[in-house]
Amino acid sequence: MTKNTLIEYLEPIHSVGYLARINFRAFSKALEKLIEPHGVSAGQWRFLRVLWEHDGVTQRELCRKVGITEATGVKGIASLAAAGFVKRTIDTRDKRKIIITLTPHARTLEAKLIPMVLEVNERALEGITKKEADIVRRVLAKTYFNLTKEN
Amino acid sequence: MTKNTLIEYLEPIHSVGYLARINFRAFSKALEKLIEPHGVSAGQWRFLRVLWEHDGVTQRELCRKVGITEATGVKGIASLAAAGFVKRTIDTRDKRKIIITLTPHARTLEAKLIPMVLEVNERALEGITKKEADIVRRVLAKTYFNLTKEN
DNA sequence: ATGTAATACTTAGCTTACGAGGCTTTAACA
DNA sequence: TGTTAAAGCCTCGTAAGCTAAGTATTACAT
Repeated sequence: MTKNTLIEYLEPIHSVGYLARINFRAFSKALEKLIEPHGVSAGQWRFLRVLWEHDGVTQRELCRKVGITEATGVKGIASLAAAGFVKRTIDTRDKRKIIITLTPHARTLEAKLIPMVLEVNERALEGITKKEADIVRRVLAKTYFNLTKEN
Repeated sequence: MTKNTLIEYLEPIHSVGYLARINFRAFSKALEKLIEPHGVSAGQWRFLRVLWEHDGVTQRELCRKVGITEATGVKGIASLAAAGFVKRTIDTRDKRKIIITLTPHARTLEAKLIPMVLEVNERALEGITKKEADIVRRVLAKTYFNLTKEN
């Protein structure tokens, strides 16, 4: 099998969109290997990460912060609930809303799992300066904003 | 509904992995809108783009260049064949291999569709200098390489 | 106060992706 | 030569994502 080389990924065909796609999979897979022993999938991780910072948000707000549609969120949150990571409660003041709350068990996972994503990020950013990494984050925030605004 | 802001995407929770994920979707969706009228889906586009540069490669090599596994490639290439974009031919010298060749129609699409991806890229990179864009591509090539090497 | 619009979640059906494992063909080598 | 290993593609089951359309609740204008 032909080996992938770093040089190859600098060819013009590898646009930012393409690189975003293959990096998303690479990050997911790398993280998955570390967190799966704790019974957490990459999909679940994305929700947990938001909830550790913003526990008790509505389903819609959670989806927005995770960066997915509400339709996708339904399945993901159901899987979190089935795994015992969250509780879904209907808001008493507005019965349309569903409030997502972490279970004690899910809260204890934070201390274990956060170091893992830090490790993946460190490995990914090896050989890259802080300045460059900041540019990448700022540019990717801008490209996303540019592509999603006003439509 | 709360509006997303550019500032929001600069928060620490938005790691390169997260930004890669949401950008991948944003690029896909933006491109899809432009190419769908020509009967090409974003999934098919990814194969076509490689084939326009490397027509007549094996299925395995095509998958590698597209950045997906062979299992995923089987379905994607089947969909391309069903849509009349490619022809699959068993290699006469090595009957394990399947050679993927563009149909004349798919070849004519190149001139129409390439400007569309350029347009999406231009829109995405609005307000970003060439120098910054180069850094982003180089860093993302490196992070992918770092995450996928030696395993 | 009532009909309409907006909000919040859900369902159904499709796409793209993966891993594990299976089948056939070719290559390697004892 | 005959056995084993490797290469190349396929199937199956599952995950995660989307759009479009549906239900229930709340807000609002008249």
